[in-house]
Amino acid sequence: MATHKVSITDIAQKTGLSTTTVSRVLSGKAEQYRIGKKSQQKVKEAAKEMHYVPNHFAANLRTGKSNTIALILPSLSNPFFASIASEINAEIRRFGYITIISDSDENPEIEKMELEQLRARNIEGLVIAPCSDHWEHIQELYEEGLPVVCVDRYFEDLDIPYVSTDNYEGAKMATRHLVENGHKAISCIQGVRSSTPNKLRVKGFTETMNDAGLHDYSVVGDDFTVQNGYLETKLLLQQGKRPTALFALSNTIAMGCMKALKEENIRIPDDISLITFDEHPYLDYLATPLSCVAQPVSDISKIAIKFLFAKLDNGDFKPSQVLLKPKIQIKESVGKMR
Amino acid sequence: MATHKVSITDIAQKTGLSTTTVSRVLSGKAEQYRIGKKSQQKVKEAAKEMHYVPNHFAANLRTGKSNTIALILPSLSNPFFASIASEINAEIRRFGYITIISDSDENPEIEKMELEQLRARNIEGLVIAPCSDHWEHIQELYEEGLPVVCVDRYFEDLDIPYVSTDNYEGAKMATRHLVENGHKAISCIQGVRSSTPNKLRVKGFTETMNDAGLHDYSVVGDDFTVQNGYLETKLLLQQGKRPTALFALSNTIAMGCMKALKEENIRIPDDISLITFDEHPYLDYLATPLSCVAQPVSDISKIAIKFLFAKLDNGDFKPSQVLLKPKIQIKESVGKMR
DNA sequence: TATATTTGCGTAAACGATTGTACATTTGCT
DNA sequence: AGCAAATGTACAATCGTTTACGCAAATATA
Repeated sequence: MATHKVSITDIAQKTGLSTTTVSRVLSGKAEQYRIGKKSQQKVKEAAKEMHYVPNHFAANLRTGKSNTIALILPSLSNPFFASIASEINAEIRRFGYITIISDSDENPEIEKMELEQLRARNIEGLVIAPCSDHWEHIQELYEEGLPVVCVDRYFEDLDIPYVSTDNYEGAKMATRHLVENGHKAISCIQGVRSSTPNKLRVKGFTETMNDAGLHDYSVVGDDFTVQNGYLETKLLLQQGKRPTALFALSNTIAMGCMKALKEENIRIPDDISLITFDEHPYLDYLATPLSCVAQPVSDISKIAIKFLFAKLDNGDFKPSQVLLKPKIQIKESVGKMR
Repeated sequence: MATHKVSITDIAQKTGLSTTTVSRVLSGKAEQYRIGKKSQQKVKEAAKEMHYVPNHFAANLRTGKSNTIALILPSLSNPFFASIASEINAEIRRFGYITIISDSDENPEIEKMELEQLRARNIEGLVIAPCSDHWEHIQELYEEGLPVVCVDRYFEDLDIPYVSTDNYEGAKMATRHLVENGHKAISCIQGVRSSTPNKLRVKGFTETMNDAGLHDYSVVGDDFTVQNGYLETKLLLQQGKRPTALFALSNTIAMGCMKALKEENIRIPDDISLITFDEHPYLDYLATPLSCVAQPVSDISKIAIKFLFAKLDNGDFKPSQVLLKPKIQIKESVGKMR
């Protein structure tokens, strides 16, 4: 920088006041410390005139407050997480805080390293969708007193607060919908197996099938990616006895399914039915608009941030663990079997 | 935090060395200052044992280095910018820097405020897609010596380096494609009028039309949103003489077009043709796969970050202003007129 | 007028790391 | 042995804020 950065010392000199007074005026504590109107005026004018910009580092060093929240997601290129990021980023900003967004790339090692880096930045809170069932490094921070909220993915057996969808119920809704339409042979293509949402979705699926007396089902796959959806669908299609319906556990997986189906010239829902988790605007414009289990992304984000700041305001506040009801959106991708 | 944060002072005490030595070991300058092997060992062990986490604020206050880059985009909920954010975030992290992502919501006032906030955080660089033609606040930072790179949107008449698509050429490609397919009455639905990409796209469109001797065209709209696409299409459809093709200047606009067309039961490409700017995986799975002008998002991001860090490494480095060639992807949304 | 209270502001010590300078000790060389 | 060079480490100032404490002047009260 060519220009010397102006500090409160400069302002103090220019106004003939002390840095204390300047600091108090500029941080809005003028009334509290009974700084005279004239002095306030002088300080504010000088600050504007000299184009003063506070140095957060100095302030934060002194106060220990960073005004920073960390957000760690497994994959920003997944539209579901992208919209979570967008919502949470906006929500946090309303509190005057900023967000540091990290992408763990579904890799617990990266997640751990990111966390370590973030710790050095004195983050005041953490919103995370843990990418695996490794919880130790997160639990550690939580126990140190850092406000932590899990979104989407979480740990069932830990104390850490979370906000997510009722995945079990969502999966049941979707499966019931398929069953009610006469489907008896259904394949469920799952994502990361160790993640709680995935487990619960699979549980909802299998239980509903079993309860309906249907046992001709399968659960395949292991990743929330387009590729996984594509490969597993390809494999399913090569089987002797094809399923009549697919249940994709994420919209990325569903996209992979569609790609495979298209390649094989299999029509939805005429030849096979498809239902997916996650909503997205584009689902409506697809060749066959996809029925889906819509997660309340906006609500999840808002509640998570509300929890976070409630805890920040009052250390004793104990955010809870909440599951929001999903909505099933019935479109045209599920056909009736006779 | 319940646990006292350990500082290098604590390590110094524990090891019986000075903070100087500890600092030098921990910041990898041990060799440079000839710290003995044994001391290095002791410090490193103590650090691990005491679970030392460096305080970036303190370091940054002293050095002035924040290891932080700011990224300001007009709208994170636009898939195009979401993918830019994802790419850039990842790219920056490779350099050991972190990214602060801001959403200006297409509002120059917000953009200005964000910038002011970021300045207080001592950002070392700025990547921005300016949301309007107000350039003063950005130019100011640039002139102060802050490395700045514009992506996607930029200012043609300023020195500030940028990386974007050759929007003019892209628009010509798309328009030519329509013209070659016999379309004579074409409407172009544009986004934010003051933005350079929009201007150049409109220019490419109108010039190509004029060059082809076609004058039955219109340019409507004023926002890169689904709603704008929807409303303008609705209006266009109510006209006496409908266009035979639509050129949407972003994928959000295209989605709005599709919504309106669907409502009116107008088929693509049978009744009307549609081509759009911006690629997205889902475009392939739409009822009619959408032809589009694909922007090299990944290259744009990578080059921008390369520029940024080249400039950071060497203040004299002068990043240039580059336009990358778009690719037209012809799918099924443009029909042939007889 | 003398004392108590309020008003208005300043002194100086932190916060935790980095770093220019300087000094002691050891080693190497003649 | 005597001196230079190499080796290993420490002191103390500094970055820009915040804040506990304290004091003077102005005003109110008796």
